[in-house]
Amino acid sequence: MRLRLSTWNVNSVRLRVEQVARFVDEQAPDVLCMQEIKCQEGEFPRAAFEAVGLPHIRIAGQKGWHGVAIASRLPIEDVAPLQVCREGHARCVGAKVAGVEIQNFYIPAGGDIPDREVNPKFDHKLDFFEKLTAEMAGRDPKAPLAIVGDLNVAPGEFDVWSHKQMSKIVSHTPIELEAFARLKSSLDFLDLPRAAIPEPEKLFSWWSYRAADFRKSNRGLRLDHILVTPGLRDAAFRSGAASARVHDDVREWERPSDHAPVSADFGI
Amino acid sequence: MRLRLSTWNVNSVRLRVEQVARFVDEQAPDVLCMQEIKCQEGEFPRAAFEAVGLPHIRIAGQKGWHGVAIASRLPIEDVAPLQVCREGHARCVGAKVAGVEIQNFYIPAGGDIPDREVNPKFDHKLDFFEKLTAEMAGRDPKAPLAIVGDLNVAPGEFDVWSHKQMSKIVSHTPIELEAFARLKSSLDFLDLPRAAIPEPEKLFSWWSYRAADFRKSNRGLRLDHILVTPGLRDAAFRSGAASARVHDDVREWERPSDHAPVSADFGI
DNA sequence: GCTCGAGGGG
DNA sequence: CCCCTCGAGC
Repeated sequence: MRLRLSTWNVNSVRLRVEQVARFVDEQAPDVLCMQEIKCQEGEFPRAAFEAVGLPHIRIAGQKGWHGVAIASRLPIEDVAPLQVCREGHARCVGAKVAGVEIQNFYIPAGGDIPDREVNPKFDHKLDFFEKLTAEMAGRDPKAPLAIVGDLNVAPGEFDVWSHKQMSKIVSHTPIELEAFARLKSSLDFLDLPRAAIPEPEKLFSWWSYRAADFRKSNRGLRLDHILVTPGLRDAAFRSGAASARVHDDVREWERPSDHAPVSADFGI
Repeated sequence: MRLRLSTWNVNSVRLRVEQVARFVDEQAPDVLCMQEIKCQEGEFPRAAFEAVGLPHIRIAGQKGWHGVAIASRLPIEDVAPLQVCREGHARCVGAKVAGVEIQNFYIPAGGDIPDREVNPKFDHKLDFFEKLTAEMAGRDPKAPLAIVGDLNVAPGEFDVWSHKQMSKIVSHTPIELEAFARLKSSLDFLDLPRAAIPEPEKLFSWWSYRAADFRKSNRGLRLDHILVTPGLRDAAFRSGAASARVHDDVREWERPSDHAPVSADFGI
């Protein structure tokens, strides 16, 4: 059986219900992880997800900002909540589906100045990576676990439109790349979209709203990720190669999120 | 030839372009006077009006608030601008079409407390009526002139859902009714919608957004008016009776203004 | 309720 | 450029 896992920073789930329904109709994810739902749990449009066949839902919401959710075709088992957000924001929600633990994150963007000492948002971002890395380091790599979401780091030189220009910009500074790499090493995580679309091909999942024509300028970043433990390697490579992609056409829809969904398939 | 003159407080012309286009398609006004366009002159969606056959436009706009405009199928001649708004708001625009002078107003709502001494908005509203009445008093009643717009007064007891309850509420207090009556007397103006739909029939042009179902509660007010001088009486009664109406169905459209358009026909 | 402005965040 | 929070105004 195929399990399709998708992650999407929807930038307000209430404003994007139609686009989410269309994406689920067209791509049939079995589990959809969302970030920046920007609502409280009670404001989440549950009926729209039930209507589209994803009735099992876990939500970590707050008023107006951040917020993450997981909607699933299959029943969800609870998992122990992680304590990785120093500021108490709704940036993390977990679920276990078909024996696979899924941890869904919206990691802080980190502000403009890439200096922990002067920019508390940047400090919070690195602290989030450190807490998460420490949490993962105590786990069994053979347990099937996926870390997904908007991690707000473009980890490789082909994950940004210009490695040189972006190296000074928050999301692609050396210190963030190291933080991402340490997280990845903690459990020997596998980067599934990159396994499916290897470097040096450029791969982006986010394009700024500010560009008039995002296709033309194509100044994108790969901020949205699906990382899996060695315990999921066989399931991810069931058909010989990894099956994962960025749904960049979604970025062209009416009133889009600035992020495109990212998906990976597992044989379970 | 029939000249149809319509007035509509659109509550943001940029947000309401589709509804305006639909109204013009369905009702074919020759002159459409709008209030609360809520934009500057350069932000006015001219192309939409050209597309729908009203290419001749006069605009008095300001940033974000108030703002009035006249769009016409026939060419417009300029008229001398009136100085009736003490605060310098964009609340008045004039035009001459087919020999008829049209003065289009968005008179101040007047705040909550019906007392000039303590409420400067109420004072401004009465001052606006006084200045306008004085201006009209110096004119020739036989010159064809129409005063239209959101005058923010429901002038008669059948122009409100409850005369008793509304008599303490700004828009229907005795002092406002007197101000309206003095304006009407200044040139012996004729109230065309009332001539077409006589008292005691209730006639409203505005229903609050706050009512869940405006038809059911029907707590409306007649705030939008078409007043004409004796010089236009024959044209307005060309077919024997006055032809004027409130397009209350428009209040039921998707994302409506809280005001319905009001129209009157002239034989010219 | 609905639409603005201003301010924060991305 | 887009989306949130507030608060004002009607």
